[in-house]
Amino acid sequence: MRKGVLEYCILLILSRKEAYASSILEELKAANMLVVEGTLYPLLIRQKNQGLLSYRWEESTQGPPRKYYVITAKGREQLAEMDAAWQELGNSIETLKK
Amino acid sequence: MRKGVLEYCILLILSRKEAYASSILEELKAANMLVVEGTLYPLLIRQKNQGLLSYRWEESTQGPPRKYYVITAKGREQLAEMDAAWQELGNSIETLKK
DNA sequence: TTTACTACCTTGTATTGCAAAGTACCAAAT
DNA sequence: ATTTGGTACTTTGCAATACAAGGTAGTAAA
Repeated sequence: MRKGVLEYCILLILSRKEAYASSILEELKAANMLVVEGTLYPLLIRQKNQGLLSYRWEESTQGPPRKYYVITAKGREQLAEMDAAWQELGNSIETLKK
Repeated sequence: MRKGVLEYCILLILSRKEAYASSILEELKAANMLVVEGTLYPLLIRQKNQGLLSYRWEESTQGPPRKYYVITAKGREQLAEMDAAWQELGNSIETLKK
């Protein structure tokens, strides 16, 4: 039914600009979503394995290198589907409220 | 984060009127949510064990007796919390879209 | 008495989310 | 030089959720 709101959020974030895990965590936090590392990292790996994301390493001026994730064409397709699914879920809830 | 949209839907449905599992499935279907028995029955039992629901048996004119579920005061409290959580989730998604 | 329909329940499996602990790079302070 | 602190990525083990599939049982019509 609800195939992962978090997946949806990750694709949303990466559809605007590439990002690395820690920065994604900050964005989620800023949007008031509490997610922790142990949730996010496996999820990113799953989405990469599904071909929705790719990544590249980039040196950081401060600390270890960062793994920047980038959304793929397939990822954008999935995002479009999830947009629709999210919309429908909202409609369903509205229906039940009446 | 998203502590069960389905739980939320069940409470929504039962907040309007009591119902038995099969009728709940029909309501969900009418609202375009695909849920199956194997999902719903354990969920109702869980919610009952949490004190969110109670039930009573009622004879049916056609077929076996039905287990009518009724939302409890505690269930209504939880529903109010979930209403708020649902609202917030929507806000979070909106934030991420900007 | 078999078939059909309705309704409830259980088992096993895959997925998801999290807590917790671990690895490793870098730079500043000791 | 070595320790400390900060950043970042990863893994392991556990609990909860959703589903497919199969099972139990009451009622009534063929």
